[in-house]
Amino acid sequence: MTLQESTRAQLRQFIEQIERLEEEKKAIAGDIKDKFLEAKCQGFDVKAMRTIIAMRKKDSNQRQEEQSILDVYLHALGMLADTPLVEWAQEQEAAA
Amino acid sequence: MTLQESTRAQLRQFIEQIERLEEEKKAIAGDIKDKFLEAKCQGFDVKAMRTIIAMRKKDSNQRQEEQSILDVYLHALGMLADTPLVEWAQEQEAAA
Amino acid sequence: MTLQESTRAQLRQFIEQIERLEEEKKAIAGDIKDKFLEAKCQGFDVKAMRTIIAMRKKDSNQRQEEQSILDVYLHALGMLADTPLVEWAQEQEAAA
Amino acid sequence: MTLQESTRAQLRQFIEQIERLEEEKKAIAGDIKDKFLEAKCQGFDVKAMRTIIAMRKKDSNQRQEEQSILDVYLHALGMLADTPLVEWAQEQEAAA
DNA sequence: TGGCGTATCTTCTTCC
DNA sequence: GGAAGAAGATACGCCA
Repeated sequence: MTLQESTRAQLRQFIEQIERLEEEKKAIAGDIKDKFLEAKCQGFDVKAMRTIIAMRKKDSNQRQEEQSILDVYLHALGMLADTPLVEWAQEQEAAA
Repeated sequence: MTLQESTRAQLRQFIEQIERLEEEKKAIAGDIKDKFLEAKCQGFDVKAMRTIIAMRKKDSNQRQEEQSILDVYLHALGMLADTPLVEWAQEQEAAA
Repeated sequence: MTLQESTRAQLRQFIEQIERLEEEKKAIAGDIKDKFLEAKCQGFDVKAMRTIIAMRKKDSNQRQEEQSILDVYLHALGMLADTPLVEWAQEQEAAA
Repeated sequence: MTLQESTRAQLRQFIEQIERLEEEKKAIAGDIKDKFLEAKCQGFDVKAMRTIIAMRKKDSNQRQEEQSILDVYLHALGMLADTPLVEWAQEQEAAA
């Protein structure tokens, strides 16, 4: 099995584009590292900073997540309007 | 490079034990799948069930997690008692 | 009413059974982890062990097929030239 | 007071800069994903592409070393008998 | 109902 | 060694 020349070129191009993007990503990861180092050198606690960032990320994710959960319930309620799962879901919502 | 016969036997034994455990794990995964299927066949919404289970898991994990976060803050406050991070952390806690 | 109550009980039972199975699964995963650790402590290379297990698991025909695709791509990129991998790749292709 | 305020601002700035960099990183990760998808849609095998990229990235010396360890284990388990993999493994060992 | 795309869950790796 | 991210496997839902 052999690839057409044009296909080979295309493959090579994909590979190289992806490798470039990965380099960019790596460079940014380096920038982040540098930022933490810089902060550390000015007396900030890196571990605490990471915790703060994680919490802020979680807060913003949580809104989406809660919405998703709600969607699931709404869906379940819609699909099962005449089944007993409704009861239980409503209980859960009430408890939450 | 060659391994001693006894070492080869030992390696083989480890591999086989692990493979057995993985089979057991897979069997249990199958049981779980069957349970979901059974529930589905009785009219329950599988996705909603998964969400509920995830929430219950999270609830129990969250207690530990919250404790961990608190520990980090306490640690950070202790380590940084004379730095301004304290202020901000306290702000964050107040907001939460 | 009675139907609803019994169905709620049923749902609860499903959930609890599944949670129990997941705990078992998790316990076995822990056993596997312990086995690897034990092997590691006796000087075995865990990564190589994982590779062996994966290879044993994988269907050999599929492995060859994946290798064949890879060979074509490597060839297209000129990565096979002048390396010993060439020999083996050609053997594989011939066998396929 | 003024010092504390300025330091708080500094901390906030660090956090926001880092969060911004993390968003950029995430965006690039998305671009990479898109590239793979694009390649896939044009008929390329994504898994093989990943393998090629990993191979190009990996230091070739290290690759040989890992292969040597693996060969020893495979040999110990008798998995090399009567297969063409034997040839290549022996070549590798000789070269190492 | 059976492939196909999506999504979730798990596993593996990397970094700190 | 533990957490974060990437990769792979698996399962669900849709559409034909």
